Amino acid sequence: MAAQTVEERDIWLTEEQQAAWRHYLEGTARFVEALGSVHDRTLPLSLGEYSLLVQLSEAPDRTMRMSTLADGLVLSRSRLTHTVARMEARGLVSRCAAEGDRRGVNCAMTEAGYAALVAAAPGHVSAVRRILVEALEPEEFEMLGRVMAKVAASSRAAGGTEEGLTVLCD
Amino acid sequence: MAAQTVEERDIWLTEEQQAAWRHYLEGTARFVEALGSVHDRTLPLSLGEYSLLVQLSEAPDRTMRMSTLADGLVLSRSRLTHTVARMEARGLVSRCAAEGDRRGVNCAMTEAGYAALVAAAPGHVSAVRRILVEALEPEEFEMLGRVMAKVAASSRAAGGTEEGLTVLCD
DNA sequence: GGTGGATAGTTGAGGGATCAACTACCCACG
DNA sequence: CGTGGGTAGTTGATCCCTCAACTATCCACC
Repeated sequence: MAAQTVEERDIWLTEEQQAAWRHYLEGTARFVEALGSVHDRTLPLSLGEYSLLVQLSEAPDRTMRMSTLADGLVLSRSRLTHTVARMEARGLVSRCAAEGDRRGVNCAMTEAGYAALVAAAPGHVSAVRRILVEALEPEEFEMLGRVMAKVAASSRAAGGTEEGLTVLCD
Repeated sequence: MAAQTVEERDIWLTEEQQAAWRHYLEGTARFVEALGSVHDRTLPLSLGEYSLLVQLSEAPDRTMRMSTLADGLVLSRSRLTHTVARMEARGLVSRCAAEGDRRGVNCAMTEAGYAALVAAAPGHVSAVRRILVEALEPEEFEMLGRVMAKVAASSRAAGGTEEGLTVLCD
């Protein structure tokens, strides 16, 4: 508990860091669990479908390229294809060829999709409010946003530099 | 963008809250994505298996009741049963009847499980360090821990009170 | 103008997650 | 006792995700 060698200080986390890390893990896990369960039990859209439609709703013509959507939602292309296929079967979105790039596909929100989004929004937002926003002091929540933006940036960088790091080991 | 009615102020989030919320979502998504990818590409254990073994490693006799494990990892009982079955087949853990409660099952880490944990730990910790800890100022990281502990508590409460809330609507 | 390497998106097979049903057991209360 | 409601854990059908392979297109360069 007390003394650590130099190596250990560099490799492991301190007690305080460990504790913070555990709280982070538990917090994120329990939060998505709670929010997802609100969606599954009371709303017409899963959390994933809801997020997808939110993105679309903010795009011009409520339409986006598949790959832009995948990046924004942090989904693999393959997963997005499957998800959109299911949502298309339910009439929530529709796909059509993109103009200007014949490889591209546009995903557009349908009227039914918009209606589902409108139906789900109040329940979704009120759950986010109840479970996340109101559990924290305003400054805490604001800080959480700023800190997680840094984490997002750092994670993005980590994804891109992986091979670069192994190169450094040569 | 400017004026909101009283109702809207109560139902929706402000611009600043929205931004913080989006950053939170993106940050958590990109982080698990980045950390999971380190496990999948370079370590002998997936992130989920690793977390399970970490929990076991800290318990007396490296043994825990299935339900305790499920609660600690925020997994459904069913999911834990399936996961442990797969890990048992790989020789990482073993199950045996719990004494004192004949319904209970104990899950214990094997030597091979411990070895796998030891092998995975340095890569895991260094990824957490690189992507999360060192991306933030020490105070920021410490604050993140404290804030997420509150979120965990609030989410736990939300999970338990769901039916209670509908009762309030009668 | 055609070749090579990147990018956009899809597909299907296999593995993992979810949900509802089920067995087995505990325990409080009559 | 014994009955009833709760808890512990498992099962299997179904659905969803992942991964690797594939087609089709774009574009830079010679």
